[in-house]
Amino acid sequence: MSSLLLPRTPPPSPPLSASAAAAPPFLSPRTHIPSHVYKHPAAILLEICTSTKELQQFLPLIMKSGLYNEHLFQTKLVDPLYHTLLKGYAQQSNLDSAMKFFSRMKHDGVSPIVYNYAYLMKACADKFDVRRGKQIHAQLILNGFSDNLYSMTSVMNLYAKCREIHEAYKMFDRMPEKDLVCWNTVIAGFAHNGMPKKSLELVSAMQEEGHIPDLVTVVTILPASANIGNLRVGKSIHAYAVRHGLESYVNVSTALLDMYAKCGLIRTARHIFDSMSSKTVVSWNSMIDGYSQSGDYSEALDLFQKMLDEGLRPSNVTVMGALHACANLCDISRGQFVHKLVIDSGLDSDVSVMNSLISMYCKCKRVDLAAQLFHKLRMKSLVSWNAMILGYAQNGFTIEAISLFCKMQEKNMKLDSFSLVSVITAVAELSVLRQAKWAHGLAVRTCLDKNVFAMTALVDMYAKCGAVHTARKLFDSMGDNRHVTTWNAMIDGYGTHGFGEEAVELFEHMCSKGSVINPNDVTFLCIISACSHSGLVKQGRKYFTMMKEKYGLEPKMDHYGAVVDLLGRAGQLKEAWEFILQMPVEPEINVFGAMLGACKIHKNVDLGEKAADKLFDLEPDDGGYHVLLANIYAIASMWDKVAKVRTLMEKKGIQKTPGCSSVDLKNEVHTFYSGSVKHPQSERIYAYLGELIDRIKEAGYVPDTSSIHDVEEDVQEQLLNTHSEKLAISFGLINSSPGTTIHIRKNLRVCGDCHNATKYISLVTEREIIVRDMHRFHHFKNGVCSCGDYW
DNA sequence: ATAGGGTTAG
Repeated sequence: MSSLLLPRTPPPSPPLSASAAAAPPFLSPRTHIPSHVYKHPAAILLEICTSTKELQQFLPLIMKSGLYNEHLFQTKLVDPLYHTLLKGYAQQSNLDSAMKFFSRMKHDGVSPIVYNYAYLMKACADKFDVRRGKQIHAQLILNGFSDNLYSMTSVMNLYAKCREIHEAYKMFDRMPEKDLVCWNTVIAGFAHNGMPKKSLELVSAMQEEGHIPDLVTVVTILPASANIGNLRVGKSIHAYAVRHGLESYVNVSTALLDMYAKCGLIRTARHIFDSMSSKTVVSWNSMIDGYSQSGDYSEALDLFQKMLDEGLRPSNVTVMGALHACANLCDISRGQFVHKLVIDSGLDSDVSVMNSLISMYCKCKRVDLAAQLFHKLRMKSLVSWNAMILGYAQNGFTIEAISLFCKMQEKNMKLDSFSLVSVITAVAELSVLRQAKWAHGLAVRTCLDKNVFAMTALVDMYAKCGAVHTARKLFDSMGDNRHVTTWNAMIDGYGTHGFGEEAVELFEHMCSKGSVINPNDVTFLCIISACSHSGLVKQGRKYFTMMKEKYGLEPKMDHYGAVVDLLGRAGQLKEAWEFILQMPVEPEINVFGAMLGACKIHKNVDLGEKAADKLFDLEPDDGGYHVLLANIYAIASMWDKVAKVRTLMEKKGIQKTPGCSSVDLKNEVHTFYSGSVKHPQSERIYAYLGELIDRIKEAGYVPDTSSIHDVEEDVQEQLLNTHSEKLAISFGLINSSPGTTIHIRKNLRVCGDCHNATKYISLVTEREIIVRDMHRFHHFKNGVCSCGDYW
């Protein structure tokens, strides 16, 4: 090949007017291209280049122009150009062209050099194409490059990128000598394969062998140290970077700010960000995402806005961060703004961005818009399906969620832990034990029953389907593989079933000395509400104090709400009101909602009115709270006030949410609304219910008509007997064999009369009836309810 | 030949 190279001492450049024939023969057309055929500017550029050097200079430009392939493929080149072009293809990760060109090169009699293999290997690694990488590896060995440091490093990198880190390490181990790049490669390999500790160990090992970590090493291990969440390690890397004068590199400072943000030191991260003299998109993205991950979504969006104001072009990662923030703030208008930006900047061709959009619309409760995007999306990925299924599940569209999941399976798509968790969430919401068992079976069949997320979802699901003991069995089977959320799910499960003692026991176990798991803010929410459901007021208050004093967790609005509920349910209404007045933060809807609910249970008109006043200020259009206040008045026989609330509701156009109960039978879920006669078995249901009411009256049941006014007594009773749960129970009893348990799901809170009637029904029919209402479970058996009439 | 940010979950 040296014969075609320019002489070492180049002759004086010919004057520009010199004829083309005088130029060195670095190109010789293989096929004659007729001059009347259109020539691409890049092709012309190729022809007018007068030296290899010049051509190499223009090459990046030529490669970028797009229409170069055919011309280049038809042209016999000098050796160095083959190498440069191959590098160009490989660096664009244009693997197909690179491979094709490589064959051409060999066909033209040019023998491969080690860099050819290295570049091809890099392209394979970038495409995660381990199959072709192995082919190239084999060729490389045949050509005698197997001991070359560069080629070995590139092969190592291929294996590391393709998640075969052990293969990579084997190569690393076999290498006769190791340079800095090769150490960095293996360190990155472990860092990217979920083994951050191992990668940090290797940094020490390389230092022991006399290598000095450089900026690449630092940039590689900073995310690894963030991953193990050990701030001490991160800080020592920071110190190292300062000592070696590396912190002024943009990559290093970006990696530093990212590490601090991921370790929770968001202000330190911001400090680094602000002091950076130059920033890249990645710096902005890290900072925006840092705010998102620390829960400060408003700041994340402010920074995103600032980035736009400075005229910077957001990348796909930027908009995903912004969408994440919009989703968590339920800020659909800003979400739609980002959506528009996505379309304007052409980022809508990125599946990941589209997935974020789908998820954002779902979180903003606009499942319809999400579904529109999903159905229009041509290149759906597994994540797209998962996001949509979960979106349906979390918005109460359980049937849609499950059927989309089935559709996905019909398409023979593989499913992962995310898909499974999404469908389990749907089943938990559906609250049908039969479906629960199906989902559990699915987890086992797909070998995902060792996955913590899936298992935790199953624990939660069984509890929500009324099978709290099954939930506990699963919980126990997990051993040390539990996360905080697993504990939370179990504690909450006990709580909603009214098993306060069990919840407390589990919580104490979690906080005991030997435990490796610490409670988080959600744990405290679960345990306080568990205490609330079981009337354990003193315990609950103790935990509320403990939360801040022992664990340094600042109570959130939900915790305040839970304490008000705890005190209020137990009848300590004055204490509850005092507690609200003494709150260090402005109370929100949930707090007054809990107060109003307690006033209804304990028939306190005065405080109920106060709570309702605040509620109507904060949320004027909620039907539920208006009905609650009306009921408080009704119980106190203040019928004029009841009428006033009703008029107010009519004026505002607020509708009462209709009561709705569902029951699972064979392969169908049957849903009943109050007073509905639409069910095919309607006549039978009402007839049976009539008989049932007579039977329980004989056993001592007295209808509670205290909340109904304006009508004759027998009409009052008739109204009570069209409540949806009575219809659902009646239907369930008719259609199932004696002795089987009936599971009912109700959208609102169980009313006093239905609660009382169900107790008697369980007695006279000798059936166990499990009702899941808006807030908790009621197990009715032998005339008593597990809630101890305390709900 | 090596390097920083990332979509869905309990």
